Amino acid sequence: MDISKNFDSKTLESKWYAFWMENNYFNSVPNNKPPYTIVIPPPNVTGILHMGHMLNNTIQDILIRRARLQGFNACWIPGTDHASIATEAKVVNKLKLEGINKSDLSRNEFLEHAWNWTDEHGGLILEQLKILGCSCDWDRTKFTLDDDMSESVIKVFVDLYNKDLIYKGYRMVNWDPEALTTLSNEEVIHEEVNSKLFYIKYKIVDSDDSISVATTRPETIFGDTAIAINPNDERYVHLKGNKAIIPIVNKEIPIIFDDYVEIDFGTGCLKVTPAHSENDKIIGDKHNLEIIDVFNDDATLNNNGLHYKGLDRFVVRSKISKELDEIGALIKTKNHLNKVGKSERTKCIIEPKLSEQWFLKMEKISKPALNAVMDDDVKLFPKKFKNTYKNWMENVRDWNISRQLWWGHQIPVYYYGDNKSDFVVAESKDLALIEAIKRTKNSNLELDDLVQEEDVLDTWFSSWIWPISVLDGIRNPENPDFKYYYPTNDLVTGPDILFFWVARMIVSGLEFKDTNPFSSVYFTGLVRDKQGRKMSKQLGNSPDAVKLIKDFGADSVRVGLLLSAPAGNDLLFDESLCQQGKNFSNKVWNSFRLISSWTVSDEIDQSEHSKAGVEWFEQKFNLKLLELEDHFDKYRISDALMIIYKLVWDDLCSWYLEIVKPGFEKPIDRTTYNQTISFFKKCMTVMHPFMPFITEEIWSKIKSKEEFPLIISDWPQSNKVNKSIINDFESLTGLISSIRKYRKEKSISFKENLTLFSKVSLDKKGDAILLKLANTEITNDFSKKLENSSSFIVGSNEFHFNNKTNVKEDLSKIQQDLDYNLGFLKSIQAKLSNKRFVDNAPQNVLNNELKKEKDTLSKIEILKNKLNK
RNA sequence: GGGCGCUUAGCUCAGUUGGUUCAGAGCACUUGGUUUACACCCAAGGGGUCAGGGGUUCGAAUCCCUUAGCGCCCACCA
Repeated sequence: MDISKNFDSKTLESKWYAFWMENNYFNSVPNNKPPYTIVIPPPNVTGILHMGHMLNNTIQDILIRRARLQGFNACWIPGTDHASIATEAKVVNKLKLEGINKSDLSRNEFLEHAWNWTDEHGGLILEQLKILGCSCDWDRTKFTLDDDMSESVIKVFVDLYNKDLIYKGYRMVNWDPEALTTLSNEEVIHEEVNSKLFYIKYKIVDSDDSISVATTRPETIFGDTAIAINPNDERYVHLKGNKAIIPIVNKEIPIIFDDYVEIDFGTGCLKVTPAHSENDKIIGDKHNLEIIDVFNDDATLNNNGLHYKGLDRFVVRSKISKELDEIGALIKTKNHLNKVGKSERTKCIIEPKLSEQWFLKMEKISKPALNAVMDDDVKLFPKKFKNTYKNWMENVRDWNISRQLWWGHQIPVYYYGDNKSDFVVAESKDLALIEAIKRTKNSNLELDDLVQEEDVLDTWFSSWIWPISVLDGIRNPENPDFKYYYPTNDLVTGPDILFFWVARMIVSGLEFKDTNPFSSVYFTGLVRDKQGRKMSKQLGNSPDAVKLIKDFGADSVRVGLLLSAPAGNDLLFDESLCQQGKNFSNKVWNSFRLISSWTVSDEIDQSEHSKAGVEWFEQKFNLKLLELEDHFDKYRISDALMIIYKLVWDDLCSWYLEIVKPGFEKPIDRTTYNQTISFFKKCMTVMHPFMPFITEEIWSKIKSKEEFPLIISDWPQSNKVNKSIINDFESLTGLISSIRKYRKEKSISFKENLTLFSKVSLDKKGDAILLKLANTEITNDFSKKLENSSSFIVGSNEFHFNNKTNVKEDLSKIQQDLDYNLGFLKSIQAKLSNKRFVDNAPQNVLNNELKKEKDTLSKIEILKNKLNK
């Protein structure tokens, strides 16, 4: 058989993916097998594959493929997210480049552009997942803006509204002046920045006196409606009842007293701007202060900003500080470290803004979700996230779910009058009309009289029901798919969306279906570069995922990613890891080349060494399979891979194949051949989830005609392990390594046959393996041993070789060894003579110490003899 | 400001209830190798006071206290 020297990933990967697709192996329909279900964390519909996606989808694919092999009805549901704010921003930018302003378009016109954009760029990421080998059930692909998905979202909104969990509130919210929408708290990232603290002088009315306030935001003085001072601050008691004058604005504002103000901060005086700070709003409400908004939606100053009208807030900040200085109102500036909130998506600095928004009450509905995780009904891996989760859930605040965007699910609130409080909530406009007529008792109302709320819902308001809605469980709770696949099993995602998504999914699962949506959540780490930096476009340190696959092959990239991703830690990605993956593929491929080059003979019997090899590898595989399962149970996917890596490379290739492989152009016996094929099949099977392509290819070459393709084969059974076979073999490999070391030290070629003198003898199989792998015969007939033989110790036994060259043993080394062992013996004996140790230590520990003592004694004996010679 | 976590070989990390196999793995490194599967390889080897200090215990990488450094999450100090 002529097999290429390397695995041709380019050709074979696409060949096998096509084969799997044609045969519908990824497709799942309910049957009598137990289900195993994963829903994909839906990537942005217009996004492209990055390292983070590759990592978590590789892990999902591993779990799914393993479950499929284990006989579960495995179903991996793929899909994409409309990513409201991100996608809308992209479309707005694109239009801008074409000279079109969003504000010049009607809602429908804009949505048409957005859909075109989505159709053009959407779904690319799913195609990239195919290249990676992901075995998703593509027939079930969902998009959060599909009609059925949207209906589910609307239904959920109406349901929650009817349960009195959704309300409209005039609140201080996070405003993104670039995207022109509100954001939830979770979408705001606080960053520490160096800023300035401006000390501004406010004159006291009818007095020469003045007070100064410290602020980081001088541009908001137009919105000042009071100066607040701590009532216990003795410096300012005398100002009670006075008024202060805002510089530039020249407006009188009251001086008020409130505990909130920190005496020690700044000057102890706080300018109160209720429209632009949540705390100030609270103080303002308490003291009945006026609320003056000074900003437009894009954070330029409005009419209240006087001559600064129309200028950006940061431009105003620097200009106004100059003006204040010129009029003598700026006392000083000081550097100040403070935190500012930035939009997660646009990176724009958030402006606190008072506005009317829709909120979901979280307190009540999040309680069961907190318990679910605390009671381990939903298990988080790694465990440390349990604390983080608890912390968040116990302090959860109401969720701002409305966004001033067009791309998304329009809120199903219909206004029927001029008054903003005259609205109905309904699943459709028709239903809304019926309800509105009922409410107003005005049968003349028509559809055109109803005006739907302009805002759309937060993207996460659709993804929080994702596990339910992809199975149509909201609209159709009785549908067979939902009943069969839900709840799902595992969720694989990044820790960055623990609150955005994971927590809320648990909440929604319990609220709408009274079950947890999944039983385990595996958090992957963040992918970083070699220096530990986050991957980002700006740094240019994010490798092109598709190119990596092209260069190394999908199997190798999958392996490379996992090699660097120990359970839940951030992973420092380096292309050299893909190279390591490729080296492994190459190793696997060549081991296959070896066995396929063999000619099989029925004429010859199985040799002793082959018998021993087969006997041993069988047990070794059993042992490693158990360890593998254990790692899987704990979601230690990288460790699971490492088990296989070493099993194949070290045990299978370096030991087993070296033992059984016949001499050049000699045939192999039928029994060993069959055993070897069976070992290969088992190894390919456990390897398949990690490296689906190369294993399917090899499998196809070694399977019998009637066997199924690997992807739908059976996971090997775990058997009881015969430990003594493994232990015996390991002492043999120890001996072989020592002999190889001896050869190297004495520069004796492998080709030269050696005789080993020893009081211990091996069995027939051991003799055979020693001969095959070390070209050494062992004998207890010491009559031929020469005086100047050299020796080494393995365990507590001494082995001798006749020196070919007249080399003297290094006495100082032996002395060193002896000293070390004498010291060791001393510490053991100290332990053994300690009564409290003997009384308290468990029997096995004690026995072990006794054995160590015995072994060390005999070793010392040998070493002493050597020295005396 | 509150909470959580980390510190073990050059690098990235394992180390489950303290005690067989506890000081480990992979990579990197050193040395040797034209052994017909593989140099994308084979063989052998070196390397760590388990961050520092104190304590509990017969026994500590593991439990407790403490110091230092690093990281993450949450939070409205202008």
